[in-house]
Amino acid sequence: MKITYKGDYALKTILDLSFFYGRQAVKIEDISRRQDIPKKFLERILLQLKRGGFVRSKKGPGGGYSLARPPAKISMGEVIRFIEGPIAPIGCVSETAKTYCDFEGRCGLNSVFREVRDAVSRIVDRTSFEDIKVKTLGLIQASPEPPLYYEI
Amino acid sequence: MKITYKGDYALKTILDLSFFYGRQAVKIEDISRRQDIPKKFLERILLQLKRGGFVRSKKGPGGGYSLARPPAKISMGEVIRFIEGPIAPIGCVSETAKTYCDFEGRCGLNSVFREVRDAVSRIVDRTSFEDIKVKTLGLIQASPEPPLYYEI
DNA sequence: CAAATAGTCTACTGCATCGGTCGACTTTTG
DNA sequence: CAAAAGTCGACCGATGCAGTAGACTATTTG
Repeated sequence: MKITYKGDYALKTILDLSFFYGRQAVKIEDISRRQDIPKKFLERILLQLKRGGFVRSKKGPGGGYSLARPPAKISMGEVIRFIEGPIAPIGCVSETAKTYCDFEGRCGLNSVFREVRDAVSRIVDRTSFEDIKVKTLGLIQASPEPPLYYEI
Repeated sequence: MKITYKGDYALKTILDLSFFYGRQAVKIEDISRRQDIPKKFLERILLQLKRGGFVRSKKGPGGGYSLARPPAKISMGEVIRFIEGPIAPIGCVSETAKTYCDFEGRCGLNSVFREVRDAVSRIVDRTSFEDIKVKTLGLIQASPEPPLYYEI
């Protein structure tokens, strides 16, 4: 499970929006600045996240993006699968996109890959953005660096 | 940790050689046939594995490749890192190739990525090719398919 | 209604990696 | 010497990654 820039940006974006859930729409530019994501690239990612049902948008003054669901109802795994594809390290052990394998049933590597997939799924599917938000809040309080979310 | 064809082939190759460790050199062509790997591609992979100290080679009639160490002393993680690079899903949490991150210490995503890296490492670093060989042998005995290693 | 604000959409680009292949060369054995 | 086997450098087409440019549409406010 390699996370590309796009995936990383998508996760940071959902996290950013988590801090504003139920309060206000957030402008692309604000996310771009806070999370250090190229604005044009972020546009495309947000469009994709919108089609995936993760976020909603509103045009015009006072508009912007907001989460379509509460942060507690969005898991990291969901977002990763949506942006990056299957979590399995190799097609033959994927749950969501199984591919054919000639060595099925007589390849000892297979079961190790399955263990890996299960271990990773267990972590990312059980971690919600509410969890990540709480974690981040804790870190910000302990950190000497200026916090990202001072407007909250 | 996505496994590419090259990585998959490399693992299958080391596994194949594990079955012949201490007994005989194996020709590229035999590995290619048994593991269904394009011969020319396999050549390059074996060269790389040789430079990495995983295998030895012998030219001329009766030559071929053999493991440089007993299967019990080669872990899956070692081979994966050598062929595919770091196991961490993202650079900022890599042990072997840490990259700089602006959000260090105030990003809750980070710790989840670290969990993932640890979980994956734990599995692949503790699995040796002796383990995989034993697993495979068990599967072959239970399988109705013709075994790959009939010459053993 | 007009201006400003903010998201939407299509298309393009440069670069790297992946998954190979070709053909010539070297070493070893009998 | 001939056959068997590994070695090596160059090349290739397809795909994906990380963006960028620029025109367009919808909404709000005065």
